[in-house]
Amino acid sequence: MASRNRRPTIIDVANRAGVSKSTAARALTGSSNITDETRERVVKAAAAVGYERNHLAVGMRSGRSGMLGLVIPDIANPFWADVARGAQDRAARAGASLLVFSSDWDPKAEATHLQTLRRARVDGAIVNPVSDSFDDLDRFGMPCVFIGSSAERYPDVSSVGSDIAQAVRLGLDHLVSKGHKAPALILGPKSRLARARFLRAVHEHFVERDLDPGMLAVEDGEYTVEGGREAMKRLLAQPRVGHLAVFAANDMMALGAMMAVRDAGLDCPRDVSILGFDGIPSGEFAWPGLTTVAKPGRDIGERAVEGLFDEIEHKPEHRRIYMPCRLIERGSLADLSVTTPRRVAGAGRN
Amino acid sequence: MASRNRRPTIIDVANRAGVSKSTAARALTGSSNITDETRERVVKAAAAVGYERNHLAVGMRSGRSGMLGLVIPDIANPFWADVARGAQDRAARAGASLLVFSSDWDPKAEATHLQTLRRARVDGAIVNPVSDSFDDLDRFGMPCVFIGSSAERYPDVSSVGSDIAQAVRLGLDHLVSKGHKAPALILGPKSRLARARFLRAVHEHFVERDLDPGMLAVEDGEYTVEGGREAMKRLLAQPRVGHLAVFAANDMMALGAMMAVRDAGLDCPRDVSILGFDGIPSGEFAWPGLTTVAKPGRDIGERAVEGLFDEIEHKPEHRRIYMPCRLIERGSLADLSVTTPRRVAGAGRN
DNA sequence: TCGCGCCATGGGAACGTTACCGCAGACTCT
DNA sequence: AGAGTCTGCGGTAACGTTCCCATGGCGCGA
Repeated sequence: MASRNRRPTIIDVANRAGVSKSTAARALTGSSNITDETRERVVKAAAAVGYERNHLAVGMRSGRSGMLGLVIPDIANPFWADVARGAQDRAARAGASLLVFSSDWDPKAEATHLQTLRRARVDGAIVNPVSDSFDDLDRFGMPCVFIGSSAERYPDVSSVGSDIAQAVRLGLDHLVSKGHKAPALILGPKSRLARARFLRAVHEHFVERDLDPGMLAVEDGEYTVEGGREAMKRLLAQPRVGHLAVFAANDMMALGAMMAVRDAGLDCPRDVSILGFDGIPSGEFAWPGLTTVAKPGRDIGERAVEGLFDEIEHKPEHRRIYMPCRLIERGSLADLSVTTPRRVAGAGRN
Repeated sequence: MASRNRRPTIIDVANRAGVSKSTAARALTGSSNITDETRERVVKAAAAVGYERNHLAVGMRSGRSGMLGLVIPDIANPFWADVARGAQDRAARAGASLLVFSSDWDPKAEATHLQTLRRARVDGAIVNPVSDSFDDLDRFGMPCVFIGSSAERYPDVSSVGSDIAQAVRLGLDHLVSKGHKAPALILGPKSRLARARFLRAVHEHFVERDLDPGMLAVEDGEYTVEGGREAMKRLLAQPRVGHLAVFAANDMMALGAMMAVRDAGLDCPRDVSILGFDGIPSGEFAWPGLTTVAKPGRDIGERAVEGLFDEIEHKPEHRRIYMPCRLIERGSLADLSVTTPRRVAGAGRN
């Protein structure tokens, strides 16, 4: 008899069904070599005692915990929340659970979280790497998939990210089509590889158009609203002629830049055009709506989980996947291709 | 010798240190009755083989998995992400991990996630309940803490939420101080208990001011941008005199309402004032900045985890905690207390 | 009719950890 | 000096599950 406060085990089920625990296990795992009648009896017994399989025990026995880890900079950042959402959905669809951790761009926190994940015996982990020093990468101790372009630092690890080259091209082409020439750039910290990738893509685009990349105005900042605001302030302090266009490497920074423009008593998009990068929902509510190159965060999360499953099953795919981005046109870009820059009406969705 | 591809166990450590696994365990758990010299030898051996305690095994043995569950409507919703962030931080500080699930306000998904959590043998769960039918609450099968006002349906379960009465009072008082009389209300679906709580608080405030609650204009909608937009559209379609003030039960709805105002060719706050409820960052970037009553999402997450720990340790606290909210004044409210409603400049932070 | 093989079932081990118990050696107190 | 106590350590069981192997019964073919 299962006591009142103990969770029923498979032995309780077996006893109630009058079979051995082996048979009960066979019935419950749906394996073969068992009479339909016996199986049904066991299943009924299981339901009667409220049996629920103990995944800890299963994990111990099988070496698979059925859990995955996700380490991102900040779950409260909408873009990363979107990634987490995609990962969680995809994992759940495969019967797995997700352990989520926020590293806050802190290598130490990242290391701690990874250790926790190893100890929890997750089957694998998805990481947006902050740390530069995964030198002892075999010590990683579990199948891994990286998210983001910093992943390029580690050629032996599968990764999923957005196609930054395509995204930058998309953004710059759009800028050109609106009559803008060379946008100023607001980029992330120099330490981040994503910054280099972004800059390289811009350079390539410039070269293709026979422009001198040297003329690029670039400001750096943290990947935050405040970082963007400060960077924009510095940009506005520089002497300039005519309309200023800015391509920010991140929507949060773009929104910060927008605030800096307002702070300076200027108008976006009349005086300054701002193009973002991420596609977070906040951009839609800003005024003017933030025109941006949207990364498919949710898809990235889903693909990362799929890649992780491949990794766990030792399918030697070992791929880098670059997801295409798409342009979301809202109101933060002036149209200089017509004679009079007109205020774009309505911050329409999408 | 530990084979190349197997994770080292405590036995590998014991062998290398030349002690029994009991002694190794004693050394590693920091328990007493062990020589400093032996302990040091074991610790060194553990480091040498790269030993990491298997929490699955620990969980099996101890009955504590060291994991907590969190079931919220949507991790991609900034408010809930904030709650998750707080919960995750607090759990990590106690050495626990968090399993996060999004229910999408779907009772069936909620039930599935709860089952998954039980099977994973989490030590307890934090839930924002969607479902009405936890009639078999003892079948819940694990310590639980509820988040949000729907929790009031279940008097036997501890809960953490925001103090809606105080929040509504705060919002209405602020509205009054700005010269607004009776705001129209944009509320969530009738099925949600939070709606009733909100409405009751407004009624009380009206009665205190000798106003007739019957004069309240109320529109319902889903807790989404679209829901708010539609509700506002209906509100604007009604005949009215003078300035319209709206109190939305949720920031997303408030932002949707703001869009509807723009869609109608009106200006916020000149023609319409909007007050939100949640305190999501997006409200800061909107133009005008959304004045809102902010819930302490992060704190709620932290407190929920603390309450859950109490629950797990059978400290019979069994409390309802209502966290105070605070007003974030930005630019979405016209000031009718001065003669000319002036456009509020600068959507300052905080 | 006998033997072989298959199939349903039961018994036991193993996954990695910790708690309990027992033992041996050393130290203390009379 | 002998007895009792304490302390450090080793052996073993147990958590709940699944897998492998053994066993017995039954059916089928010769």
